[in-house]
Amino acid sequence: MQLTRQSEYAIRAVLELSMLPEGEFMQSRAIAARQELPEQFLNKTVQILARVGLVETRRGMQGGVRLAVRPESITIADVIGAGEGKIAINPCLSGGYHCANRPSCRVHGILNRAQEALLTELGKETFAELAGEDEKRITS
Amino acid sequence: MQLTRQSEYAIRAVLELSMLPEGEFMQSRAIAARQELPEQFLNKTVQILARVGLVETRRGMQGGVRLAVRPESITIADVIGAGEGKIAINPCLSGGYHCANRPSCRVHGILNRAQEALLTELGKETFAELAGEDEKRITS
DNA sequence: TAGTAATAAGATGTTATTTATCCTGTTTAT
DNA sequence: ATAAACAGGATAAATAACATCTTATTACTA
Repeated sequence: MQLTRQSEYAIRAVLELSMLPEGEFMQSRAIAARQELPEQFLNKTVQILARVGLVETRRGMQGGVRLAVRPESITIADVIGAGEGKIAINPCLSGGYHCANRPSCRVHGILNRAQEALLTELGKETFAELAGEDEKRITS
Repeated sequence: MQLTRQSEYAIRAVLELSMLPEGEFMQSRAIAARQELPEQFLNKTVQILARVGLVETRRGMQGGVRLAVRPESITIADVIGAGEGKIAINPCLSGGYHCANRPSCRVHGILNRAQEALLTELGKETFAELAGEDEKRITS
């Protein structure tokens, strides 16, 4: 019933990137240093974030990582979802699950509602807010 | 970000026990059969539930397991807490965690609120309700 | 009181996941 | 060219999850 370290690293990386001026790159080494994360492992995490399109990377000198999406439209739920796939707090909330309490398992119902509540909270604040950037930008 | 199987087994066992007439024992073998759970592993789960005082066990013939607490006062949150200890969806919500974003980490705050929301939902319905026992009993 | 039925508890084993690290490759600015 | 930076595969250690086996202990029953 815990997030993986990787999810937390991803959250912290996105938080760090959200504090950058728009469009600017930050090296993953710098992220690792600022957030005190294992560098190589963070690289893997960044790759995952890149694959789902939350960040962009640039190789070579002057390379690094930056958000591919405005921080105003990223939530913690998004970042966790990127790493762990669709969140399901119990197997019975995923597909193809066989339950002895069919057809109407009330446990299933309450777990489902609990999960919804969790996801709702995790989706409430954007990284723009989390990063403390209150100044408005012109939205395209 | 998932409950352990054991937590689910515990929930299902308590659910089964909640459907019994008050005070009656049910053998863990029978619980395992009804809920399609691995019997020996369920025994371990029952022991845990017994240690935290949610169920009582009786050995020997005519032995078995029964609730030690009225189903009206047990929630899924209680059962999960029995098996996994105090729920913390991220290490930073437990004690002794070092965070690079001190002193005021907003991620911490939102995770905390999400966890609260989760626990609130998990604590909303009692096993009396989950078991579908709507008839009122005289509460002592 | 012998026998059987049931849980308790410790030991052990297996598998999967998590959490990394290492090495080589590829890209890119200078 | 060269050095800097990410990409990605291989590997491995640590941990947790999941499960079973065996022996003990308890308690009813005949």
